Amino acid sequence: MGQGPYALRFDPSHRTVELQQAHADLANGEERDVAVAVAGRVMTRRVMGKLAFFTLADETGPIQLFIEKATLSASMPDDPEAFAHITSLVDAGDLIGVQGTLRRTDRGELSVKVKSWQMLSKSLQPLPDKWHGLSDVEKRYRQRYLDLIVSPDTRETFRRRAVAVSAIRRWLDERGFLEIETPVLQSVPGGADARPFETHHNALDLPLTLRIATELHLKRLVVGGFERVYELGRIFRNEGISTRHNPEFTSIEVYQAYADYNDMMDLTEQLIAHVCQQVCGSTTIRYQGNEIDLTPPWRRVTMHELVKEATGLDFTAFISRAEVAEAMEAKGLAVPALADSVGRLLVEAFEQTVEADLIQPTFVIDYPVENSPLARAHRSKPGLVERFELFIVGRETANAFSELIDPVDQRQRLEAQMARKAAGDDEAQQVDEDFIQALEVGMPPTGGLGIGIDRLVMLLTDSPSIRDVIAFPLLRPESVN
RNA sequence: GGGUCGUUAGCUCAGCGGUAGAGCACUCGGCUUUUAACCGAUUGGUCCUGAGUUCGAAUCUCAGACGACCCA
Repeated sequence: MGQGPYALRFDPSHRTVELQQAHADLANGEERDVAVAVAGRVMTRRVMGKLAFFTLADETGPIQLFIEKATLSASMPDDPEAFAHITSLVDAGDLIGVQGTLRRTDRGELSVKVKSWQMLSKSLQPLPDKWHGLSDVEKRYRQRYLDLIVSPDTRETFRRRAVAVSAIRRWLDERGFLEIETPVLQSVPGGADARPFETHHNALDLPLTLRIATELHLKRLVVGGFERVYELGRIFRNEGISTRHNPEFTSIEVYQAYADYNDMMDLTEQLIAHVCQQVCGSTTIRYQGNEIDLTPPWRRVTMHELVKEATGLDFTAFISRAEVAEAMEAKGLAVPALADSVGRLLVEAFEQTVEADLIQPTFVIDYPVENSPLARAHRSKPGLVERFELFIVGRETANAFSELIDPVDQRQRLEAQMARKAAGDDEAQQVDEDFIQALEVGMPPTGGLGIGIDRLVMLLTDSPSIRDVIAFPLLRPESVN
């Protein structure tokens, strides 16, 4: 053949889906004398004497190769054994390129009638079972490349993820938002209740952590005069792994000056409905058997109302933690020691009785101040803050505030967090002096929003686990032996 | 952290105390309309690891590793 098994390049004239669409009118048994060149991976081979059928798949899908010994001998005079070579040297899994014309077989399969072929890259590993595919879930994650080769659904999931991320950025860019990148390496992790990954900078001999949120830096940018900013990027939290959690995940945070959390609810439902329309072609989708209607507007309801609906307990009537604890225990609810106030127990009651049942998109609004150290005090409800979380299919999907811009209040809130940290809550936040100083310079009233991109993509791709939407999820390394 | 299930050929799996199996893939032979091609032949194993019970363990017991799911 005179060529190695790893070619330098190839010029495809078409992607397979283009041929399938452009020649849908070709009748069974008919040929069309157009020169085409396609490249891809050999998925199946059926060799019968002097005729062979291969299935070749490129990124867009499969097309059949119609390979006749007589045709190849005539069109590749330099290689009289061309047919023997393609049928004996090419295995399923190999990447090849072919040139030829089109023919629809008697059985109706559009095929490239092969006139010449080149090996582009030899596969030394066998493909997974062509009928069962990769059903070993662990192998799907560890060897995602194999999963992508054999599972069209997996390819579609990551295609949709790319479309979703692109649509989000475009939607925001068109509305005057700027994406500005903020540090991943931070000396004071802030903006969320979470444990960070710790690392170290050698030259400065400086302990650093990976960011657990982008919030405090984006707010500094708002102080600096950028009125609409966002960042879509990777966040790291040193926490457990589950179908809803991966230690590194993707979020977007959006800040809009002169707006409040009501504006952010409008923005959230418009943005997500738009992305859903772009990715799924509709704002009504199915997720794990449930029909989800993302058509705005979405239900907006206070946490107090939801807990009252679910438990009959009216938390606005409670004064002491002791009476709440007694009432919750009477309802069979757990009362954790760390939940040391009426407000924290409200959140506990919400998580235990309401959260999982919020299937349709629901803005849960007006949270207790104790759990929300970065949100502004509610304009009319003492003890609460102007915050919402968006729940879809029982999962927290977004979180937003009217941002706290009063530096004195902010310092007190973060100091209260530090006290909790000292008391053993290792997810409590800490005071970031530089951030406080930025607030002292004066931050405009601002609405802020965070959306979990992975959970949103799970919804848009009907994926049950976050690992299905992260190309390479964190797994324990395979045993050292 | 707790519970349930799983780990056997490259892939998908069966076998559940008595010689390690099937289909696909690979290799070889045959075949000009197949598409899970077909027909024939060959090849392929640390039955996750370790200990125990037993005349005998892939199979039973215990411990561990890894994974999936559920719960906290």
